[in-house]
Amino acid sequence: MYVQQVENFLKSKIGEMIKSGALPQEAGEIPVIADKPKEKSHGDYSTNFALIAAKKLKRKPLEVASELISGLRPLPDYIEDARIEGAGFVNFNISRKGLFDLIDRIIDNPEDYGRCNEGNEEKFQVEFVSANPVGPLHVGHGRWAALGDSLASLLSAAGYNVSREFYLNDRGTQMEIFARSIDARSMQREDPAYPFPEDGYQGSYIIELAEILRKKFGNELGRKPLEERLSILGEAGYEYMRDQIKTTLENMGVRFDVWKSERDIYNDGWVKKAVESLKAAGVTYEEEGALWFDAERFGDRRPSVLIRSNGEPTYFTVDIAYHMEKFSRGFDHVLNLWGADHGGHVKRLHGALSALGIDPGRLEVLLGQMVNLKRGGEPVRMSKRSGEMVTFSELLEEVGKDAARFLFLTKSANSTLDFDIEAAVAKNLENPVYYVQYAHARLCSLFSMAEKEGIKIENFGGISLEPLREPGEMDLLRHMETFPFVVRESARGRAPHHLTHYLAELASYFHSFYNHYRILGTEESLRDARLKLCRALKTVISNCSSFLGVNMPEKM
RNA sequence: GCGCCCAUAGCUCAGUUGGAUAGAGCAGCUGCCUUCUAAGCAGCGGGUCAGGGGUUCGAGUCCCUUUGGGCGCGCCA
Repeated sequence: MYVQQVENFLKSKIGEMIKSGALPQEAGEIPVIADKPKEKSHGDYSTNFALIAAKKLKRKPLEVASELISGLRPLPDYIEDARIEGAGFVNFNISRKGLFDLIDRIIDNPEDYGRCNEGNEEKFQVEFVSANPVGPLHVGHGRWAALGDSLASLLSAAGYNVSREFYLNDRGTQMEIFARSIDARSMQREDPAYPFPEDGYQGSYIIELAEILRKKFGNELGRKPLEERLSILGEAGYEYMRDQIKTTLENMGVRFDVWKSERDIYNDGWVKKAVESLKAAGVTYEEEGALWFDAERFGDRRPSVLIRSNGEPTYFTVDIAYHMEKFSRGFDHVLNLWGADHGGHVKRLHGALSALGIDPGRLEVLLGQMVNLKRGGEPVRMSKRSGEMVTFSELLEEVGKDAARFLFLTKSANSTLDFDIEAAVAKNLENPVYYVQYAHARLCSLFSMAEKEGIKIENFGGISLEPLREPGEMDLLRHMETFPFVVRESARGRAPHHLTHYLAELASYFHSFYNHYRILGTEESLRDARLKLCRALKTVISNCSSFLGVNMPEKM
């Protein structure tokens, strides 16, 4: 909570020192950062300003540091002391008063704790999952769902105005293959020799879907001409898959603000507009009857086809059109979460955007690496060819939403993730979810026990925290203080996995505190102070887990 | 062959974007329940940060390179 204050304090004091001549003009170019040292003895916050300044000004770091310290005084009341340590770091501790004020602020405005307005209400779109509606979600989609949703919550907590979007590829080649696959399975019911398309979708879900649709439309459908069958089955199959995807995501606790249809991009003329604009920008050429985008001019390794020789635009072209349309909606910033298998498309899309005069820096693409499913350490075989794989919906059912979300978010997005189903359902410490949830359940039970004993605190504001003197209490408090820092850094780094690690640490400080000190049954002022601390802690756990989309049970 | 990602304790992973003595959990060993949830706590051991070079006050983090693994390199999406 004090990150921003400490940083602003340093900036303004250093500014004054430059104005008064205590520091030379060049010092103004040095970034002023309040860091969180990993080593506890180095204080709650630290700045390396003197080290960087010394280099730039060709002076001794310790001298600059001591001048900095005298320039900083008098210190605000939330800072305990400022001292020089190591090669020239200036370290600070937050004072008791600072920490106690923090608790009061958490209790007064619980839902605000952790939030900041770094985003300045800028319009920010997060597009994620966007799975093709021609089959069930796979486990990787589950990971993007957890990541995207949590990232969106995090960015919203950091002060961005966030919109969650799912893009539906509801036209084009794969929809046709999808329709032909269902039709073939349907026809095979009466004629087992009916040919299945070579590039058709092999999964058994197609057979089930054919069965469902056959019931819906009756056997006479099979006697209609192929074109009509394809149109009916394709459309109904699409709606069925789309709804199933929606349901699975809802079971995961993920809701989208916008489901954008590719058909609309097409019908609203964006594809035409994209092609014409690229042509006008002079970045296209024709060859062998196709229209190409000269992606090499934008650092990509090869050109890309925009319009095939059969007159149809490629997926790439529609994607360009979609992104033109996105920016036309006024988003300042767009973040796409793509699977690593799409990594090769980033450069050319950025290239196309800059050709269209849209700053490619406004489109950020986060590549999520793949998920390896395991069961008891053994890899779960997943064959894409046969289409027989564990779907995300099945996984969700087996391990539950909270464990799935938490575990998907324990690792950084650009590492492949091993997801062990056995460990995920284990009710032991191999499973960090339970460790954290247990802390929350203990807190809840503590308050209900207090109530049973007739201790009911209506007004936490009136309770003094002065009786808190134990190191375990201070450690817990200090860790609660770092939460807004973690939120800010996770939002900046697009790295929600910091939150799961933070929660586990916070739970650890609590379990330790809980084992060391009694709360109920101690002298009244101490008891109430500890209850107040616990109340604030519960808020921090709730806020953090809500950014992860993980529920905290009251009882376990 | 080229591009992106990864390699940290026996295992699964962090490491706050270049900071201070590299951290957790699991697994192993030892203690702690007549009192608020033992799904917990306290303690012990465990490392050439894949190898090599470089940049600088300072590198697990940045650059080059080698090795090993994942993903991608269609007028498919």
